[in-house]
Amino acid sequence: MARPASKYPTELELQILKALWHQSPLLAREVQHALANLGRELAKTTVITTLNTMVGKKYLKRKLRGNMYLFSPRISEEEVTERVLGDVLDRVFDGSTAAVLLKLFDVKNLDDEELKELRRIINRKLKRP
Amino acid sequence: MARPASKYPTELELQILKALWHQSPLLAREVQHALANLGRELAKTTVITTLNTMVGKKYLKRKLRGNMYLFSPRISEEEVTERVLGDVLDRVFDGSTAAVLLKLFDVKNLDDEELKELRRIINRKLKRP
DNA sequence: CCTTATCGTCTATGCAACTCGACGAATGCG
DNA sequence: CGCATTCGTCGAGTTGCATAGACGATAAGG
Repeated sequence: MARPASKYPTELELQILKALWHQSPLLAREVQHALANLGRELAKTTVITTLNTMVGKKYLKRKLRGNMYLFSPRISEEEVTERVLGDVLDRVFDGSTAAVLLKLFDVKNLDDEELKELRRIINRKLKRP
Repeated sequence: MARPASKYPTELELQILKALWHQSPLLAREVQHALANLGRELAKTTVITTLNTMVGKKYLKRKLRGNMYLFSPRISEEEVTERVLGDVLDRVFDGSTAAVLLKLFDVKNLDDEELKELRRIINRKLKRP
């Protein structure tokens, strides 16, 4: 009866994953610097602790090189975006893809090029079942 | 520094909001029953506690009727879905609406009706800027 | 009145996420 | 060799969310 663990990476974990998707493997110190570049200055222990919990969650793998670890992602960006989107779709929009799309159209202004591109995609989908 | 408060409703809060969007105002007990109907059986105190924290967060307002409270939403469904989607868009997709749209098409299979509806919307958008 | 059913407040537990400081091991430089 | 730097482990403190029990007030019915 407690707070359930989230099904996808938390905020900090996501930032770390992004750093590692961009380039890997990285040392803990390098991850720390990457986060600092995003404006998130954390103590080295904070970063290491988080990296280790992420290894436990199978988000990352680590390999010993000399006396330090190199970290690499174990899940792809596609996998994460899929999970997040799927979760929001189910939880917030009750599984209605159309509702999400409508909301996106509603909130975000797409330029004509993007709209036409989308129409092309739709037409292609409609042609082949 | 600890766990940051989430910018939008948590899971339980969202379920409560859905119940109240559907019908309001409701008594704590009625909210409890609505949750039970969704398969989430909670003690009465759990529901009341959550309702009160939600009042504190300005998600709800409550009004005394006799010796008990009636709860009503204070944010609309549109507001919440917008916030959630906006947050995911920024945090996970780095602000790219197109990326979200492509991912949706990629992952979810839309039926012809939905696709046609979307095409209609796109065409309407394209006509009047 | 006294009992029973309800309702809300207060308090507390458990765990996830976030954040470090202290410490010891290894490494490198003068 | 001795001292500073760097790395990882360990332990731990804080906050937020989920959950609920104990308890007091109050209304309802005999």
